[in-house]
Amino acid sequence: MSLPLQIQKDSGLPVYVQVEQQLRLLMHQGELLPGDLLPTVRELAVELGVNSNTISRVYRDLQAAGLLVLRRGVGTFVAESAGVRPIRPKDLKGLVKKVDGLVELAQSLGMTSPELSQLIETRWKSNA
Amino acid sequence: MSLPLQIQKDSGLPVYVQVEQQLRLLMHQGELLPGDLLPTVRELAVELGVNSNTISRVYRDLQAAGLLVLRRGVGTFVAESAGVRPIRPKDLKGLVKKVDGLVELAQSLGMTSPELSQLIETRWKSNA
Amino acid sequence: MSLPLQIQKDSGLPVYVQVEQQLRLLMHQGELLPGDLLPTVRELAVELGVNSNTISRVYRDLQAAGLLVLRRGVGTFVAESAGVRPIRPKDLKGLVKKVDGLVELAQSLGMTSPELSQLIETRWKSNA
Amino acid sequence: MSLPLQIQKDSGLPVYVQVEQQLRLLMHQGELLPGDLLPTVRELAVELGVNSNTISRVYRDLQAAGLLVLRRGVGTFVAESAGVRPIRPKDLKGLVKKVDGLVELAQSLGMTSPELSQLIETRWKSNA
DNA sequence: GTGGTCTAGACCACG
DNA sequence: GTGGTCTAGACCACT
Repeated sequence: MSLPLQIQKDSGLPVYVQVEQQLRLLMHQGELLPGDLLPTVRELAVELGVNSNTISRVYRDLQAAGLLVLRRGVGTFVAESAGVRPIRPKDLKGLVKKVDGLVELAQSLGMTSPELSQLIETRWKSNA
Repeated sequence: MSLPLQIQKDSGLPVYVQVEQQLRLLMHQGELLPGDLLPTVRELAVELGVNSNTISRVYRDLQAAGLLVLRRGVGTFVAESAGVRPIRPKDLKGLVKKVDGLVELAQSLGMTSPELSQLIETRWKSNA
Repeated sequence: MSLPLQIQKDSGLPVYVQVEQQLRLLMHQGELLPGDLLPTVRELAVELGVNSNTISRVYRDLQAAGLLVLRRGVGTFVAESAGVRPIRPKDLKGLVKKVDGLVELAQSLGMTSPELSQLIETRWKSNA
Repeated sequence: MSLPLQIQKDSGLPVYVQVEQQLRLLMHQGELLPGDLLPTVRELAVELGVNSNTISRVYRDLQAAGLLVLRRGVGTFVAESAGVRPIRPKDLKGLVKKVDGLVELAQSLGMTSPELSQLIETRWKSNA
């Protein structure tokens, strides 16, 4: 199985954090549903060009968080009881559209991607 | 002088990267203008609860990038020739408004802030 | 691996600058070639009797300059695309010979080494 | 009085060290002779765009080394007993010629000035 | 009192 | 075991 994951090896953010976040996001988006089978540690490691230990840590962390279930000899699955509220496809579509608009605007203003993330981080806090 | 900087010590992102990004953003936003005097290394270190070496590194990196000028015995200034294209106040306002809207939507959908950043990162790449 | 590096702790020139210059020179001389593995941070630190942070800074600076590639968990390498024009062995030989002649002459005239460097610095500028 | 001094504020070498070396060199070259009057601290400081304290330190150091004599209210002079063996004009001429040749060669090989100094430093030691 | 260098040593991400 | 970050603190160059 193949997952739409992207990592940036030089962003400063640890690889395992990036992968964890993206998996959480995929569950949230409903692209990973309870019971779904994930790629093996080795498969994913090869696909991302990353050491297996790194992916092991991701799966271990997410199991500890109750989001994944590791069945030895079988595979890794999204937990049935994963406490992730899935976003409805329609909402997701609206969200992505909004994101795309924002990204376009930011790019036209000459911002860099970490700068935009930084701005979001800041506004997130003040809206919380 | 005091700057609106926030750091998260446990976000995985190195502190010095966070501060660098935020300073770049402030320059971009026109809140730090060429010639402006920044807080002293020690002041900012105390304010952020961080070691002064860490701030030293930030200032040094940004000097190497041509954004700051460090004058020993005097202080640290925004470079006159800082190659940062300032965002016009009007554009900035629009940007922030859009960000706030997005943040609100994401929060209402139960997303976390790193998840949203992750989504933006992904869409940024596909739009580039 | 061992590199022919010498530092003077009391020359006024920061140690990290001395090491950086010497590494650049070695690359220039073709004694360090693209792909070559450098000593580990700790090895070189011990060899030079210097703190490992100091060597870390050297490697980091040279990576920022595009001359080295640092791979965490693996080691430090001369960048494949290091923009150093290597001096041909023949030219290098001639250069060293000329240097030796000059050094001998300067010594016979009772000059000190920093004085000679100073003179060179001065003439360099007027020839530029 | 004006002296042919050049300093590089960003070379890493402390300004006072650079000035001291150049003054020693000038004495060595016979351009500063025993009894000669030097510029006042302030004059030299202004000329070099440097703080007066820096020049004060230079004069103080060189007095301690027996090379200068400071007469309060009168001025600063090259010591009569300065233990500097002057280089004969003819030798000096040959030296400078050699230096110029070397500088030209190094420049044609794409070297930087600190690299050449570094090379000289290295060869100096092995010839010593 | 400003920035700059350096140390000794702890802890982390990664292979 | 590799490089990376960060700390606490000493000492230095310079205004």
